[in-house]
Amino acid sequence: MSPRPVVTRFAPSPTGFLHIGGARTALFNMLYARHKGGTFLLRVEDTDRERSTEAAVAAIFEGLNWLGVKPDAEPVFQAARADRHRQAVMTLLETGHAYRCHLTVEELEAERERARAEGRAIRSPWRDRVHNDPDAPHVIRFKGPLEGETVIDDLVKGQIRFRNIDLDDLVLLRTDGAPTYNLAVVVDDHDMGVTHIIRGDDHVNNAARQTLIYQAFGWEVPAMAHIPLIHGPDGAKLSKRHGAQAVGEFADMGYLPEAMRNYLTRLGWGHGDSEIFSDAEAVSWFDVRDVVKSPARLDWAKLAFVNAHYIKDADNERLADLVRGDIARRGETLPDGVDRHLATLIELLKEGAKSTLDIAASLEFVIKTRPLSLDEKCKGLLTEETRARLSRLAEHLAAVEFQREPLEAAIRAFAGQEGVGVGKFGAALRGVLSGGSPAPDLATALTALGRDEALGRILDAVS
RNA sequence: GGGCCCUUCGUCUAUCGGUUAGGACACCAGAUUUUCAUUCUGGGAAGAGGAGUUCGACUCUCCUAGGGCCUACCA
Repeated sequence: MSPRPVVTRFAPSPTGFLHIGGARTALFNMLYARHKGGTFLLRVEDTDRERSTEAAVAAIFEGLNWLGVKPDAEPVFQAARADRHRQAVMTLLETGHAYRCHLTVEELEAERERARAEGRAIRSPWRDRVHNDPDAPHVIRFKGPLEGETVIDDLVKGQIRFRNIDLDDLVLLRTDGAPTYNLAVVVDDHDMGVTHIIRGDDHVNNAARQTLIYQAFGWEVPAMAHIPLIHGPDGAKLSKRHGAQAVGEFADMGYLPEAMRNYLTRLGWGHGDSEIFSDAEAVSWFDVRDVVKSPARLDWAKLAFVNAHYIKDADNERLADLVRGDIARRGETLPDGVDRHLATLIELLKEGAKSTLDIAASLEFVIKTRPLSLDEKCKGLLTEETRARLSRLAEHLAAVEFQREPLEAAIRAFAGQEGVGVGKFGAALRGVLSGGSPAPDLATALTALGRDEALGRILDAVS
């Protein structure tokens, strides 16, 4: 085994947002590097100038940053290294590991169809031919071996074998002289000293061809680990209709980054019975070798459960800021009175919340202004008898400290005093306090409202 | 068409030839509770199918079925 310090990298192509599967790949790369005391790098694969956009680069950086996946060095932009790539191809040409292919688009298409019909890999007739005009338009293709086989010792899949005859002569340099992905990855990974390539399952086939390129250069082939993709709840490829694909969408849905990290790490990887674990634990336990071979499905219910756990632990001021953001995104603002002691309210309301959006929703009954309009169900609860009882309750409560415990006790004491169970007026109390919106238990609701507002709401309804 | 990969409860997973196949989420039931929620207790739930290797297979091999990825001058 190589004694070199571990270097991993995440290499997204900036053609869109940061996909949740990509985010997990990035996370695994970082965890593995940290676990081994190595280095985690980021490289933007923007060799496709047509499809790469600056907006996508920004979205990816933002997504990674939000998730807390931070590279140990400045990101490398692949397109900036095109000269180096071209130079590398020239050496391949000189050593006979590449050739100039003058096939036209039409000829290539015909050749491709023929190959497919015969059930074999496509090969260019220019493999062993030289054009009399070397300046005629052409691409440069890799000249792979026609015999033998290439074996990948994949860290998660195990040994994978390919017959070289099945591997086609991929394009290294396009007609316009631009390097292609398969060439650029190899050169860059080598130049960056990458020791472990951890990437999506969809690259296994490339692994064989890239191995051949490494060998043509005479370079050491890095260890590889191909991790399965994340599918939607129904097992199909994750798409729009499953709710979300981009990490930014998860952020907007009120998920906490630490919850996301925990959930994503646990998806396709496990450490015994551990379900909830810290970043430090993840780093000390994680090894790509323990990643599961089969694709995993995104389970919203479990994500919600994990998120609820982290919300319970989260700092209230921080949650308050997130909730403000959620509300602002809806184009709404919090009343000053509520905003001022938001963190205190959140401590009262975050129990059971599965996302910060839930917290925002639970704020609804607090935000309402007097006099509340009660829904039909609440109105129905207000009989003559109950009104009278509630107004006696208001008096009773006037002298009580507005904190959960004393209020809880006071309500019970009042019930005893009235000679009835709390059930006799509890629902009605809730009704006049919330108007029908979801609200927490009575003592908590009362505390959240504060003495003046709470008493005011009761009096409004009974007078 | 060709190449490669995958297959344990509904879902995420444990098991590294010998287990009553374990845990978590979800679900169901009961308890608590002023509703919902929370909390607590209990419950149902799995080795795709078929051969083989072996004293013994979820675990190893092969076949079948199902699913996925690749098959670009995209990455």
